[in-house]
Amino acid sequence: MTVDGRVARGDRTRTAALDAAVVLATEAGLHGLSLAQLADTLGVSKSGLFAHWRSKEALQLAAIDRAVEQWRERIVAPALHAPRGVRRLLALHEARIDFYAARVLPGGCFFANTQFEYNARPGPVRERLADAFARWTAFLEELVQQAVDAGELAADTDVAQLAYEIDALGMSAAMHSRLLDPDAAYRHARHGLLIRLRALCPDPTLLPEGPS
Amino acid sequence: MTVDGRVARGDRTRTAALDAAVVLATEAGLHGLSLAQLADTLGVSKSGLFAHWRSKEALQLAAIDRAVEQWRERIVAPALHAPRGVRRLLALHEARIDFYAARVLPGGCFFANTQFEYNARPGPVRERLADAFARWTAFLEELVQQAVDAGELAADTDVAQLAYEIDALGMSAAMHSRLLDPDAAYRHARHGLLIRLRALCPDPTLLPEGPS
DNA sequence: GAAAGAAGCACGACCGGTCGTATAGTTTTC
DNA sequence: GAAAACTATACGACCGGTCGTGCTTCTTTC
Repeated sequence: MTVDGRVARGDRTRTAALDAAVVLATEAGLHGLSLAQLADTLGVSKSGLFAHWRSKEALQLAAIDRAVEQWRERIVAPALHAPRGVRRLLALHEARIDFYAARVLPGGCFFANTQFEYNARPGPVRERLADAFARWTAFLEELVQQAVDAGELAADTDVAQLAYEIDALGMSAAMHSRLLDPDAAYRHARHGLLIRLRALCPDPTLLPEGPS
Repeated sequence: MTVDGRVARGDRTRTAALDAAVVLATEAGLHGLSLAQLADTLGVSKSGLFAHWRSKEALQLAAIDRAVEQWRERIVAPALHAPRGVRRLLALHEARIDFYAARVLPGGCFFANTQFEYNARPGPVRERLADAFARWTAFLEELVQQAVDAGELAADTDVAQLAYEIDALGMSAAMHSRLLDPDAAYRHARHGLLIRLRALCPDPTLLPEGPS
């Protein structure tokens, strides 16, 4: 493991570039991402970026993968400490909207922003975004199914339906994070899921009390 | 009608330009909107646009206003034919997600796309978008309040909460309209509201039956 | 073990193209 | 003929991308 070796230096540049690209793309979009601005942010030359990725599109795809990693680290992983079932579901939802309310990324949500941006832009980038979103949806459904299997949600729960609603509540919070009142959005997004879970969960002690 | 043919000609160009701008901005975003592409679409010269709007930003603001008008004409107005209360609420929601499912605009939803695009772009354009969204939210709350006042929803209904959830369900459908399965999104968005209304509405005959 | 070559990395200069914008002149319409 | 509507042209800035070059590190060879 060479610390200052030739390869290690390149790796450092690559990861730093992708981290910065995620931040910039969250603000300006993946299509609107400027390689010149990215290079300036990193303090490197623009042409040097092409030594690591053969085109802007290749960098965009790598940035999406990096954003998925960050999502797993910052949102999914902490929520997995909660016990399997509705509590884990709620923990994941809260971790997500908390991420927006805390304004970790200056531009809101990387995925929401870019997915809307590429709604009418067919191509490899949109496909990669769609893949990431499909995996996220599948993960949500898996968590819902676990809650059903554990008997914490009604057996006839519409898994896909509930997963859709959870994602919708969170995505809306991402939009409010800068355009309108983010605190109200956080409350509504959180309360919205609590209402749904209370109607489906036979054991009320599993969920926090109160309207908030 | 046309007192001066010159002015009428200019008006025609203006409205045609704004209509085209809404379509193009829905696909490429308001920031990503290209005046050259807009001029080509209209069959006019790019510089001629500056005779009607002093800058791109002025045109962007005008396009937002035009999009609001279209929203009123295409979605709000038809829904107002439904009787006041939960049926009007449901009609508005269905008109909206139907608009996405029918893919009237090639890029999905003008407002959802541009609002996410301007999440991290402060300035007059974002303020205008925020104003439009605030008015839309207020209108949704007004319709919910009407349903409560008519006794069609429980008296202790959280109006702002329900309005938030309705918008979230619709916005999520807008994203799915091109990225993933739009039909499933339509069903989930519609069913999501039905579930919530059934829990709040003491008179089940006001709502359609069945799971779909 | 040292010299020599290969490979990874980063740089500055530059290309063609597109962006929003300004100016001057032309066509259309009364 | 006057005024509104429109076009042609040009501009400076920025875009993604290429090329040639030099520096550092790893690998091969003697």
